Amino acid sequence: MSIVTELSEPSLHEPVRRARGRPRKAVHERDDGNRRQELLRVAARLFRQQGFAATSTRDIASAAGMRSGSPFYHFENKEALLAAVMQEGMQSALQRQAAAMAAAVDLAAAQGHTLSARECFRVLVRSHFEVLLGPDSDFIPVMLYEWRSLSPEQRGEVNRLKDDYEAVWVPVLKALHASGELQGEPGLARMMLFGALNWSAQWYDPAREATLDDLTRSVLQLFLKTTT
Amino acid sequence: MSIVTELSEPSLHEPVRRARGRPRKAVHERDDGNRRQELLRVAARLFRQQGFAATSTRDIASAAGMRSGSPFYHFENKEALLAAVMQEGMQSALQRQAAAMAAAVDLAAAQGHTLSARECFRVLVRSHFEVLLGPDSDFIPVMLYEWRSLSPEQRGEVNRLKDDYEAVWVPVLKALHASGELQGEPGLARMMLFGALNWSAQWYDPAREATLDDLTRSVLQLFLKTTT
DNA sequence: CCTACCGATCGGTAGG
DNA sequence: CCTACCGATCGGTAGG
Repeated sequence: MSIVTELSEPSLHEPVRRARGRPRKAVHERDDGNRRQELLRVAARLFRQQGFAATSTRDIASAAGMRSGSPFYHFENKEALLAAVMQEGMQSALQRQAAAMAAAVDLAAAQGHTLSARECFRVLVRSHFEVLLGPDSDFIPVMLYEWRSLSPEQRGEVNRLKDDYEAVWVPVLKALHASGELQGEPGLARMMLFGALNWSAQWYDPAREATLDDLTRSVLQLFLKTTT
Repeated sequence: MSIVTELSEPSLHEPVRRARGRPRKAVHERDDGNRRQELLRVAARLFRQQGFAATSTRDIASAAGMRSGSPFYHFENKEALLAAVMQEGMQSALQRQAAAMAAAVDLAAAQGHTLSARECFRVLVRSHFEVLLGPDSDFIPVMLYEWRSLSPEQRGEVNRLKDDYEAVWVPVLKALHASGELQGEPGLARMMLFGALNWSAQWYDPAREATLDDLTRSVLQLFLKTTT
C-alpha cells in the first residue's frame, strides 16, 4: 500500500516549472519506499538460503547495494527485519488465499452451483503451493523455519496471522472429515497435511518436471478418499 | 571404536603395582569416550533448540562442563561436530529401523504368516516416529533442518545414509501403490509422506495427549485407502 | 542514507 | 583436556 501512495505522488512535473520547482529529489524520494521493500526482498532470500543467524546485516546491506550501517535506518535491528519479512509474507499469503477463494466462489456462482468441500480444498492447496513455491516464495519458508529466532512478542504477532490463515482451512477440513473423504483424527490430520505441503519448500525444484497443478492433484489423490 | 582402543591402553604404571589390582583409573579413562558422546548429545540439543549458527562452541563446551577450547580436542572444528551429530543420528535411525523390521518379520513368521505391505508400512512409520520424537530425538531434527550448514562433502556422506534409510521404504510404498492403497504419483507421494512425518518434530508435544501409537494410527488412516 | 567507529563475541590455536 | 590468547566478524550507533 505504501507503494501506491508513493507512486501517486508524481515527481515529474519538473520540466514544467524548470526554473521554479527544482527536481525535489523525487527520484530519491520514490526510492525511500522501494529501498525498504528491496531490503525485505533480499533479506528474505538470504535468510532462506543461509538461515537468520548465518546471515549478517552486512550481507543484506551489500545485496541491496547499501553500506553496512544503512539497514538500521529502515529497521530498528536485525530481529525487526526478520519479523517484517515474516509479517509481509503472511499478509501476502492471506490476501492470495482470500482472492483465490473469492474467485472460485464467483466462478461457481456464475455456473449456477456452489463449491463442494473438495473443490474448496483444491483451491486452498493450490493457493498454498503458489505462496510456497511460486514467485517471491522466500518469505513463507523463512517464517516456517526461522520463527525460533523471533522474540516472544514478535512470535505472538506472527502466530496470530498464521492462525488466521489456518482458520480458513478448518471448516473445509471439518466438512471433508464429516463426509468421510478425510480420515484420521482431525487435529492430527491437519498437522500432517500442512507438514506434507510445507515440506515441499525443501525439495521442490521448479526447473524439474512437476508443476504446481501436478502437486495439487497428487495431494488430492493422496489425502482424500472417494465418496462413492 | 576409539572407545575400545582407548580402554585397552592403561597409562598408569607409575605407583607401579602397589596393590596390584587397583581401580586403574578406569572411571577416568572411560570418561574419555564419554566426553565425546556427551559433546554430541549436548550439541544435538543446542543445535536443535537454537540452530547451528546461533550456537557457539562455547555454549556447547559449557553445557558439557568443559572450557571453551576443549571441544576442539574432540572435533576438528564446529562443522565436523555438526556432521558427527547427523551421522550419529542417521546410523542410530538405520539400526532402529532394521531392528523394528526384523522383529516384525520374526513375529509374523512365528505366527505362520508373512508381513503385508500395510503391516510393513505401519512398522516403518512407528519406527520413524520413535526416532523423531522418542528419547534422544534431537539428532534427526538437526539433520533435517541444519543440513545447509554442512560442507558439500559432508552433505554427500549424510545423503548416502539418508538414501539408505529411504531405500527401505521404497518397495513398501511401491507395493501399496500397486494395490491401490496408496495413490498419487509415487515419487511425490513419498516426499509428501515424509513431510507429514517429519513436520511432527516441529509440533509434537510428548506431554500432550497423543501417543506415538496415536500418530501412527492417524497416518495409516490418513494416507491409506482401504482395499476391500 | 554514508562514514567511521566501538564493544562484544566467535571459531580456533599454541603450548602445556 | 585447560590457560591464555589472537584475528576476524558482527550488530549497532553517532554524527552528519
